[in-house]
Amino acid sequence: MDNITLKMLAKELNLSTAAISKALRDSHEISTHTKQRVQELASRLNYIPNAYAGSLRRRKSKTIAVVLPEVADSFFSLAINGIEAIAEQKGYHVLIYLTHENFSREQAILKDFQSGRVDGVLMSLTAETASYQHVCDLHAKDIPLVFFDRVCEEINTAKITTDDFESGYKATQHLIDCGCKKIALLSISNYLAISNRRLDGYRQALKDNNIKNSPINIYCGNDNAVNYRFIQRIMSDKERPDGIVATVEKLTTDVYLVCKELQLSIPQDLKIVSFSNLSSADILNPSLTTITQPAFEMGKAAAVILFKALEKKSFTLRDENYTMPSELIIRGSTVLQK
Amino acid sequence: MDNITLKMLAKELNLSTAAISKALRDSHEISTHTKQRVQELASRLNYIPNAYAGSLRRRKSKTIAVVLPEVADSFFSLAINGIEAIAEQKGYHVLIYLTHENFSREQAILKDFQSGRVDGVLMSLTAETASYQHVCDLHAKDIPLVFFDRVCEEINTAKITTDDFESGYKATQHLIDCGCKKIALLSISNYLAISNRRLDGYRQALKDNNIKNSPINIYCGNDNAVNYRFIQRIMSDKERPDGIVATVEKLTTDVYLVCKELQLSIPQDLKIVSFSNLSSADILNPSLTTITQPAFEMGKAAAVILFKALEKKSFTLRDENYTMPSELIIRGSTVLQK
DNA sequence: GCTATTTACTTAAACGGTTAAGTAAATTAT
DNA sequence: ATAATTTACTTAACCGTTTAAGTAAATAGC
Repeated sequence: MDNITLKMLAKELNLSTAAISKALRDSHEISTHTKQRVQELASRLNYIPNAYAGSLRRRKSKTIAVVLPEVADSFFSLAINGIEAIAEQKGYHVLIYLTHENFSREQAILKDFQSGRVDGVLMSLTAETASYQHVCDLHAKDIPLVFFDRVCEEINTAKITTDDFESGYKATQHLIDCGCKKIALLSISNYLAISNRRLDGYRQALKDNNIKNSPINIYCGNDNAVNYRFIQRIMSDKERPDGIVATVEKLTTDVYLVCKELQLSIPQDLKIVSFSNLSSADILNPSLTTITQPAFEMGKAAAVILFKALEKKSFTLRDENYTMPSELIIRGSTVLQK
Repeated sequence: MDNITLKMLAKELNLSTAAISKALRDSHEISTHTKQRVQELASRLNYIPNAYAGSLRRRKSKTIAVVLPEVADSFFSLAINGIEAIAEQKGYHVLIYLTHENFSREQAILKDFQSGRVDGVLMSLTAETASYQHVCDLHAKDIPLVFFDRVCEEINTAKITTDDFESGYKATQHLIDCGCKKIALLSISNYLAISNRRLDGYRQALKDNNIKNSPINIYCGNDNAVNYRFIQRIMSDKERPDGIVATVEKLTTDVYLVCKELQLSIPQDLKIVSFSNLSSADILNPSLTTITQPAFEMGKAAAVILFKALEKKSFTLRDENYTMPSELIIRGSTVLQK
């Protein structure tokens, strides 16, 4: 079945395509009577304008992209919800692109955006991302770009983060307060600004408490099986940590499983705090102490700023940092529950 | 900075835009020497073709859509990975659209697809979806459509599911084998075919074991707070179930939390089996017995079929059902662990 | 009653590619 | 040596909209 086009409506009503187009956009140049006829026919034939034709002509697509490492992380899935809540109000489409923590995918996706496919971009970098030419290239094309969480500090644009230094500090201090002497920080990136901020906070807390020789900044990769063996090795060592700050949700599962396997009990033998928004934190064995970020609100905030840029004719996204607080929620993985 | 267009390249090299276009697509009509000049200039100026112009002319976008209820469910996030693995091989873009279990969003999204925005669609229905006109409309436009998991039986196209009847049966039989006498099934939809298949399997198992008066098919909605109170009420009743089959991952968290609150112990007071792909099933308190679907493979299978349709000139997606087996993984929520 | 303005359109040129059809020059065939 | 074919392009139409510019008729202004 062939699609209905403006031209077909025009022929049917003996009008020009211009008249139809204007009638459908409720232009004052068209008489009320004609508008009615056009709208009636359009809805009767279920006319749906071709998305590409319109976007090509207007050089705007009413579409934004969200570029994320993955979706199997509660932070990102909540952030998406925040973004979509705003986009829906604004009548924009939201396209979700996943990098799977893969730098070359991120490059390819951003390059594609230079084709004008989307009007604006919200993104969180890959853990691998250590160079920024692809981001610069996109930014140079004047496509509004807002970072959230895994921001790119090198680009002058708006960025939404949480208080990562403070969170790293808070998590570490909490473990120290619980009696930990040897605290490890599990990270998935040596490049990401937020990882480094969390690491800085962790280091500062150790320093302020005069703790030395802690096995600092243990780096995990993107392969779960490898991470598991790695954590296994760390926890098998007789110099094993008695506290862990997991900067990423998914590492926590591995830690729990390793402890189960090695018959180490949490929180007696090991205490752990994880950056996480998992609703199941409460029902883990034991329940998980978390640093919980305001994921939904961060998504919303990022979207709001992006739309400010999109709706202004002379847009300028300045180099702004918005920091939102995250929360330490103490549960059974650091404090023995009744 | 203005974008580079074919026209600009043409002017620069004193060729027609047609020549440039053909050179870039490596046409035999263009001399090797000219091709080289064109390609050299194009890559030097970082020429990126306008996505809308090409798609408009070719009436193909090399883009497929994945329409999902949500992404905060391990089944869907894994299925996406399977889909993207195939799409990447084929050089297609994947756009993810979320319905948030909202029927009118689903309608709006499918309607939009009639604009030719995507070449094909993979989808899982909303829990609310009880009428199918919007799906018929899309299907009538000859846009290839493949369902996975939450399929629409009323539409003649390819469908990928798991053995939902058998899974419902298996889960129920397992609870019966563990001694349950009063088994509830928690569902989020009275409309979805897969919900009904699971329910049928559950009923059959009860029947085969001569169990009557089980509180059949308890319906939960999309609001977590409401679900929580609802489950709370059920579990507070003195006629409360001693076994639960949760047909959806997210309901499990509520059940665990309610039991914690009411000081009911799992599996002594209540045994529960949940449809879930959560990697954290193992570290819950207690670990969770699951029916686990081959989510990644289902995504792959759905994508493979869709691409068969997309790549054939005279495509026909027949009314086919592909059923893949899911697996019962017995853990601590039904059997007391050592 | 004649000019100025408004109304309600139409025409045609974009947007940035792709492609069918045409063509001049070079090559091959006979 | 001439016709047939191949090579390497160009021209122009087209995809389906939007929109600037043009226009004829109706209305308003004085």
